[in-house]
Amino acid sequence: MVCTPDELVEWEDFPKGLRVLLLDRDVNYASEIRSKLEGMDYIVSTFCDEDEALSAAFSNSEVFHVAIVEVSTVKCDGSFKFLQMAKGLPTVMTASAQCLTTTMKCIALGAIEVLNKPICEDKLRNIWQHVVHKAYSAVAESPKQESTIRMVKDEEIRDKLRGGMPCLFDGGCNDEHDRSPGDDKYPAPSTPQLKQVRLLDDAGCHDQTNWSSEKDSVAHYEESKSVETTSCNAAPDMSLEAGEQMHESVVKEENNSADGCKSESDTFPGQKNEAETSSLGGNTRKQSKVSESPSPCGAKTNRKKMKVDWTSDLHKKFVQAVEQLGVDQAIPSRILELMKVEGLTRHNVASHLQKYRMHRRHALPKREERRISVRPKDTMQSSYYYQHKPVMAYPPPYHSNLTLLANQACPVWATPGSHTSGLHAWGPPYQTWPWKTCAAADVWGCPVMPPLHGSYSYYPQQNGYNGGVDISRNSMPPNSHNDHHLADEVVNHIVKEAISKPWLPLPLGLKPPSTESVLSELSKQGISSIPPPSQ
DNA sequence: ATCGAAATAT
DNA sequence: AATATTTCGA
Repeated sequence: MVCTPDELVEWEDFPKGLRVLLLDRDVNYASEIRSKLEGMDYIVSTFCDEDEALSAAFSNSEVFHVAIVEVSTVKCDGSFKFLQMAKGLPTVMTASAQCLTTTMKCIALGAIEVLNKPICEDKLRNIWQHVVHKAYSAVAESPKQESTIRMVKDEEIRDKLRGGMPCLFDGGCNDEHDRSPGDDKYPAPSTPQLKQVRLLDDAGCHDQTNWSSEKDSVAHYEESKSVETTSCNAAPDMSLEAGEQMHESVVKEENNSADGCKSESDTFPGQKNEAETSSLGGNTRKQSKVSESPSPCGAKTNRKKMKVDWTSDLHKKFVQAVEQLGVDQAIPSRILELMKVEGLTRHNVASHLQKYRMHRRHALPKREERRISVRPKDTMQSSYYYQHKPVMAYPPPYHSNLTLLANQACPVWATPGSHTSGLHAWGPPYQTWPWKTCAAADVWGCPVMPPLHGSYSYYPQQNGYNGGVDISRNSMPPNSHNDHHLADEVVNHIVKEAISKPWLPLPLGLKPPSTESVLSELSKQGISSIPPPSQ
C-alpha cells in the first residue's frame, strides 16, 4: 500500500489516479467528498462501515494509496479500529468536532493528519502528499543507525530546505501561509522520530541540539518535512534526487534510559553506530545525528564550523573518557579517541577540556575550604574518610564500567564535596550536566573526577595553590620527602577501610586504574621513584 | 602536529 | 555571563 519512491517517480501523472479510500458514515457527505476528489482525478471508493472498508483495504483486488476516515463522534471505535488495522495506509482522519483528545488519539494510532469537517478543498487536493511522505519516510526509516550526537550542517539543512523535496514540499509554493494550527502540520506517523532540529540560539533549546550551525536555515526544517496541505500547488514533480536527499538526511532518534551503563559501541569514523543515552535526573535526553552525507553540490562544504552543544550525555562521555585516562593523561586527542563520537573534533574536545579544568580549579578550592571549616580538626585520616563518604554511598550494585569508574576515580581525589554535594550531587551513577544546571560550582566534577593536582591537598602544594589550607600541617610534616610515606599511609587506610567494610565498593588502590591515578598524581608531586603502575 | 591558555565570538 | 571557537606560543 505504501508506494515506494521509485513507484512514485515512475508514476507519470501523479497524483492522478491515486486511489482513495473514503470511510464516512454520513453518506451524503461522503458522496460530496467523493465527487470533489474525483474532480481532482483521484479514484475514490466510499464506505460507510469500517469492516467493509477494512476488507477492501486488505483485499488484493483493490489498492489504496490513502484513506480518509471519519472519526465518528458516536462510534469512534470503528475509526480507531480502522486506523490500527490499516497501519500501512496513510490515513487522514476527519472529525466534525474539534477534540484534542480525539485528535491525539488518532495521531497516536497512526493517523497522518486529523482534519476538521468540512474539509477544505486544498487539503483534500493535497492528500497525495501524504502518500509521498509516507513513501519516503518508509525508505528513510529502513537504514537504522544509532547515534550519539546530532549534527546539522549548513549544507545539509540547506539541502533539506532547498533541494530536499523541491517541488513536493516546497514546490515553489509559499512555504507557510494560512496554516491553521494543529491542522496540517502533522508529520506522517511513520516518521514520528522526525527530529526537531533546532537552533542553538533558538529559545535556548540547548538540550535538544548537539550540533548546529549558524542560526539560519533549520528553523523550518520540520515543517518542510511535514506535508503541506494548505497552500496552492503545482502538479507534483518528482525527482529522484529529491528522494535521496530525503532519506540521506534521515534523522533517527533514540532514547534509552541506561542508568549508568556505558556505551561500548566501537564506532569508527565513518561508521554510524553509536548509542546510549541516559536519563539523568528526570531529564531524558534524546540524541541523534544526521547521517552525514557528502553534499553532492559539495563545492563550499563546511564553510562554517559546526557548533557542538555539549549536552549532558556528550559531557558524560567526555568525563568518562577523561576519567579513563586519568586527568593528567587526558589530552584532547586521547579523549577524542575514547569518546568515539563521530564528528567531534579535537578542537572541540580541547576547548571543552579547558573549560572543564577551569571549572574544576575554581570549584575545588571552595570545597576544600568548606570541608576544612566543617571539620577543622580533621586529621588526615578522618578527612580522608570523610572524603569517601560519597563513594561509599554508592549502592553496591554498580556494575561494569561504571563501577570501575566510580571506584577508580572516587577514592583519594574524590572531591570532598560538602555534606550536601556529597550524596546529592553524586547521586547515582552519573552527575547531571553540571555547568548549566548547577549554580554552585561545587558540584562541578565532584562525582568521579580526580581533581587536578593542586586541588587535593594532603600535602602542601608546591605550586602554592591549596586554597590557603594546609591540611598536612595537622598531620604531616610539610616536607615533600614525606610524601612517599604519606602515600603509604593513605593506601593503608584505604585498605583497612575496605577490609572492615567489605560490602562497600572497593576504594582506591585496590583496582589498577586507581593505582594508576594515584601514582600519576604522586609523580606529579615529584615522586618519580615509584614503579610505574601495572595495568 | 598537538597542547593549553588566552583572546574572541556568540 | 556563560560557553564555544579561534588564535597563538611552546
